[in-house]
Amino acid sequence: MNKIILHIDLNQFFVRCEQLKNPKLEGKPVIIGHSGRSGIVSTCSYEARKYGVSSGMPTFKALRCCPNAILIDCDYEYYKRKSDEFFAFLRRYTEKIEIASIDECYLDFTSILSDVSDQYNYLLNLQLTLRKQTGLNCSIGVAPTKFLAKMGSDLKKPNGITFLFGDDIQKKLYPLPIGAFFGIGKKSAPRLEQIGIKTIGDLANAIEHGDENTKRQLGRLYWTADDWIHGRGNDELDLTDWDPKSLGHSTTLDKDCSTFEEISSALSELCSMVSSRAKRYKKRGLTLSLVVKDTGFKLHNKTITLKDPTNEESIIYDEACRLYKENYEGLVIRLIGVTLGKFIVLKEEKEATQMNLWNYEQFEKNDKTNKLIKDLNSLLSKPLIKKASDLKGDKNGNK
DNA sequence: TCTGGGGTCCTAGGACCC
DNA sequence: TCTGGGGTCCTAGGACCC
Repeated sequence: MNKIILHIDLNQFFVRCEQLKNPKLEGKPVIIGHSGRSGIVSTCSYEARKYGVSSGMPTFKALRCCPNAILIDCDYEYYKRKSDEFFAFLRRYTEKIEIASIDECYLDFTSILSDVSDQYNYLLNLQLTLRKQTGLNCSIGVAPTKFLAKMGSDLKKPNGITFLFGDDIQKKLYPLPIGAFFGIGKKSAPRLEQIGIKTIGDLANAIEHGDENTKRQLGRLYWTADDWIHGRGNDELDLTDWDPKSLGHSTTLDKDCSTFEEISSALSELCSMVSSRAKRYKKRGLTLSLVVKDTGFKLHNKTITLKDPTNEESIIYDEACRLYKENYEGLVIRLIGVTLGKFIVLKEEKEATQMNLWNYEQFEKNDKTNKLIKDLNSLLSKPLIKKASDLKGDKNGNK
């Protein structure tokens, strides 16, 4: 029997969060972005999109397109809290939920919807209740697989509900441009268009009737897309907590740099962030990568395999310095990044439970405060306060 | 005023072993 | 005494997504 998989996507999530903080923003062109030397648009309201503003666009350019737009800096802490509310709301329906990102997830609604006669109305009610209780709007895709559910939620925004079963696929998916296919981006789309595949229907046709040459040109798509299009893709949700395969940080430098002296403090900061996050996740990496972006925006990456898996800041920093000096000293770069990968889970750490991201934020603050307290106590040679959590209640407000 | 930062997955080529 | 070939691991680079 086919499963009933939902993909739920929050509409203009960051913008919506800002509107909830400040209702006067509703109906106005709003841009959520990074300020600074290399600010880009993270997301924007539909009103701003009308002026040609889009995600990824440099902020200054976006403001040129839409001078009246209201520019707001990202407030991730608040967005994370609203995101937690969203997932908590959905967990009241089912625990079969795979979180895909801060504002989207997959749910297995097979047992919930199988016996429901008016599924559309049921989901409409879910949307309205979500809106009433959290203020958030969402689009829902309903299909037998994750791929189709994801495609479905994208079809009608905002507040859409789209079913993709049987004939729906041909009717609703085939006319879409090939770039709308999840996984085909701005590099692959033009390549496919060049060989006559302009729509998803063209792709389905090419897979079914294409000759050897087409087959070769499609590569991996030939073997995977057929199943995806015809509802035979993956319908198994990953219910486990996120288990990172790599952890890294990167930053665009204040100015272009070409010497170790210029980048050393940024590098040190990045290594410290990578180390503390790896420790929080109880991960020790066996590989360390140093990535730089040159002034032509080309990325270069050097990876080394360490002698022993580590998450120690001093080792990460030493190795990162070595990688920099041996490979990039003299090259003019605008961005530098450090990533720890190939995690080895140590036996004694296997059982450790993971905190959710919101707790990490608290942990990080406490971490800094604990250090201050430690320094203070050592100055006073007599402990006054033991740890940060003693200063105030936990996140539930309990003392 | 010229383009973020966090990830995952895939591919291709080289090294190395048998 | 003229370059096989399968398997695996490592690294670099790229595509894609949010």
